[in-house]
Amino acid sequence: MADDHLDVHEGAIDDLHVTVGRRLRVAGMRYSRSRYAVVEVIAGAGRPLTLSEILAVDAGRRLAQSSAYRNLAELVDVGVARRVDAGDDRSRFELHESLTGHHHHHLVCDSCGRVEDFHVPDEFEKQVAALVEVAADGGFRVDAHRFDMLGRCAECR
Amino acid sequence: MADDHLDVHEGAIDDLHVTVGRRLRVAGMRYSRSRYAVVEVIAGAGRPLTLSEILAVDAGRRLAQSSAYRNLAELVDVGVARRVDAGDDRSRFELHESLTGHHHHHLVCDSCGRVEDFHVPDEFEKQVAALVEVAADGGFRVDAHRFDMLGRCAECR
DNA sequence: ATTTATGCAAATCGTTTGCAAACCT
DNA sequence: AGGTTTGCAAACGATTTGCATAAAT
Repeated sequence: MADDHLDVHEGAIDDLHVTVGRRLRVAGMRYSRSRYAVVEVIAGAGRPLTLSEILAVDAGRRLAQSSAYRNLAELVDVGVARRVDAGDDRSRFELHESLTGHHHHHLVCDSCGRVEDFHVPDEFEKQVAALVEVAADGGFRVDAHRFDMLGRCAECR
Repeated sequence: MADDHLDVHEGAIDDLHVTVGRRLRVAGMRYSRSRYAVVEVIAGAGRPLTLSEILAVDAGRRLAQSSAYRNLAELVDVGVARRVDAGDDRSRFELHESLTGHHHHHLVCDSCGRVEDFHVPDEFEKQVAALVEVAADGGFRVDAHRFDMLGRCAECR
């Protein structure tokens, strides 16, 4: 259990931070207050958040925008966060799947831009696996995939 | 055959331009030289191109960058082009599916950023249709979907 | 002649970066 | 102390926009 990437699924939020701390330390970085706050926010969101949403939630803490950007980039680098990009100009961030234990996709509202998580059945992922093979035969090595459904969320009618 | 959106599949490039001209006219716009050139370029590419790639191909014509951006935006509006966004900062553009007659997805190289078209079997799309239903049950109206496989293209090893 | 499209340069806007001060260990 | 992180402001880079000129009908 000294290794990471797999020992988180059974744990609660505490374990999350332990794991995050470990991943940062392995990369020679500290688990600073700001980083902790950022992780706390994206972990509690349940959907990808934009930078401003993250700052808003974290309002009291008064984290500088540039620091938030930097923290997020670092967290992405060490595999704690993931950058999600919907069709608009700003990036959104979510907790990395290795920390949530759930592979998922997204529903993107073209009207308000909101992005919701969407879980798909294994059957679907099996098909994807088959397509990964096809791509490989064509010389393309697939490392990840992304499936989004775009439209109108319930709030936007 | 007076209507559009369906009368193109059997046609060649000439028909393409006829259809594009019609769609623009319906929107009260002219099929100018620049617009024609842009359509010609994205139609001949076979994969989504960035603005600079489009300008490069069209080098001789010396089309202003801002005009190209404007043309592309207009073409997207009238349903002639589609904006594709890979993970990086710049947008790519491709001919709208209603003009190619082929629904497809993309292979995105994380290394060079190149985006290739990728056709998936009907079976896959059937699964997607099922997921669209699921989303609908949840109050989300799906208008489109996007499926990308990310990794390394043949050239980048 | 009238309307629409283009080019150029300036303006936007999200995101990144340089650097000195603040923090940790 | 020695190295890392933060905040602030300036820098960036893709995309957009204002406006006077050119093109099309």
